[in-house]
Amino acid sequence: MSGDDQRIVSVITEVGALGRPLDYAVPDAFRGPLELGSRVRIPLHGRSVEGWVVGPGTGEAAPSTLRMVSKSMGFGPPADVVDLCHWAAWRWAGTDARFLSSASPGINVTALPRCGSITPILVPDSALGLLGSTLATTPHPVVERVGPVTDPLDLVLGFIAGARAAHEGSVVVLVPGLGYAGRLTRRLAQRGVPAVALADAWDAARAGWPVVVGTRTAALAPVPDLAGMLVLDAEDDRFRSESAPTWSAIDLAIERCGRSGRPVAMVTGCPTASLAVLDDQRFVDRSLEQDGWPRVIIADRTNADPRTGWFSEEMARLGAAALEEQVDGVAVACILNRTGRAKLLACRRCSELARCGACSAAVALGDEELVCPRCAVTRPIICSGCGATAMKRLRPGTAQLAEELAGLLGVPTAEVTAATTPAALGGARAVVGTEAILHRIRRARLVAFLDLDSQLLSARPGAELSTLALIGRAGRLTRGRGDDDSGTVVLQTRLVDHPVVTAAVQGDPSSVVAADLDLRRVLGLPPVRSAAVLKGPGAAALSAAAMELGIEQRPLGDGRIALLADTATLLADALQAAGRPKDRVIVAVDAEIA
DNA sequence: CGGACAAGCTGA
DNA sequence: CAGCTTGTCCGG
Repeated sequence: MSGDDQRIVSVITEVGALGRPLDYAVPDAFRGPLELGSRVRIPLHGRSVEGWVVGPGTGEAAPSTLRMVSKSMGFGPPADVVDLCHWAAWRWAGTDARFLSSASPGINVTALPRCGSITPILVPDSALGLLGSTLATTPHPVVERVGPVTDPLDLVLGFIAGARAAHEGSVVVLVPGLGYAGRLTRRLAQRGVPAVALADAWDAARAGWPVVVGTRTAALAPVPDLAGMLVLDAEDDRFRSESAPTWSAIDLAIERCGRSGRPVAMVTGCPTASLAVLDDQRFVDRSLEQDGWPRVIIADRTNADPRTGWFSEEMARLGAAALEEQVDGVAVACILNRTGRAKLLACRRCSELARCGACSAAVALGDEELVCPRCAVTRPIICSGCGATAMKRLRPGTAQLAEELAGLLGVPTAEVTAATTPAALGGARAVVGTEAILHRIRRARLVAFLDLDSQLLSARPGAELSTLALIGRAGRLTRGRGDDDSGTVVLQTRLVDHPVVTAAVQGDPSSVVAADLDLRRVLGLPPVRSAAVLKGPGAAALSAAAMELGIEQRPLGDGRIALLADTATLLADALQAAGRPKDRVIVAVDAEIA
């Protein structure tokens, strides 16, 4: 023991429930980095746990009880990210430890590599390149619409060049999936831009690599000096953590860049409501956007008898053409969503779909009336098209779908599920499955939504908008090798004039986005108001405590309770002040109230 | 969170 | 009353 002159540090432990930092002494023989964010192993209550140095000791510990840091676990997040983690813990009612853990490497990093030499990056001389550099010099968060099929590489290069011209630091690019991160990293390298993918290059990012590409957690990328952040496919729900704390990488990126005064831009083919409230999308180039939407063909099913099968004549014709145009691999992909399927009602006489007069969702058949599951408005059982009073249920018969398609096209056909591996597809030329297809298959000449209506008319708020985003994403599969060589997206629907169908055909999501936001405004739903969903045995206790602090509550089904406030700040402050009840409770901030 | 310890329950 | 389960406390 060295006596009074030994260093004392304040350490946040991985034990989240502890909720406060503890003081530890640093042994003289300590080897390893010792700065804000450094990872250490410490004794706690007879255990050995991981922790992060978050500052000098507070002096609260009596010297007699003070314990020693047992060893170094190497580098941790830089100081500003430690602060950001503290903010995130407040914003999403989580613990600092959870976020610090996400911001830390999977293995101990004891030495940092030297960054590669950096040649100046030029803005590509294209509309997208210039747009990217404009985004990089916009001083506040900006949401930019480009078509969902548009290749964003030039935009990314323009952003990197623009951001680094203003400030020589690291540019962080967020993408939804690991595969995308890997592909983008390779393509940037081919263009002479030194980029690393965060998942396996934490040390390079910590050393200040010029460009870091990563998924959700890259919002916490350990770059010591940030030049700007760019989010691609910002509408993707993978940017939000689905388990508590339900943090959003986009909100985190905005907060981080706001703190350091760096540019942050979200690029999307089809903005979500929360992206739409952020910004007025001032740079939208309509012709650029329109070119980035797939070719969409409507197969009108208004007068189709559901018993004659799932495929329109149009589908059969287009499917055959697609098989000729693309001679290898999967050429035809058919999407039929089984999960969350709405039960559709249609008029027996004129086949008009029964929909809510107030919000246009598909209505359900009540005892004596039609009931809207979304806004609870009821109306008598009368067809709004012809006045008839008899309704039929449209029953999807899905069992024989793959066989039906195989018979129709005369080629090997497979069913794709979430568990399907590329190898399991064998020599299939056509596939059927849920929207998981869009993540499993890389290329298909034709993508068909067999039953768009059940998706469009779902009672879930945001159903229309997410369906439109899905159509755009489907278009990516149809993009060929050349720009002119584009395949087709087919929409089988009875709602040929539906705003989503029109938006997809015209390549303009504006009106659908506006309608979604309007509905949320009327219903007082996020992002117009801020919400948290509580569940678990302690939900009632926490809700009661929050109500004392002026937070509105709304009981949901099966013991869940929604808390509502006008702003995220009010909600986060109240949740923090209310503390955690004795019983277990899961808090999902910003979750959809469905 | 999870170890320590106390209080409660059970069966011979 | 040993041996086990369940509950509550607390960490520097």
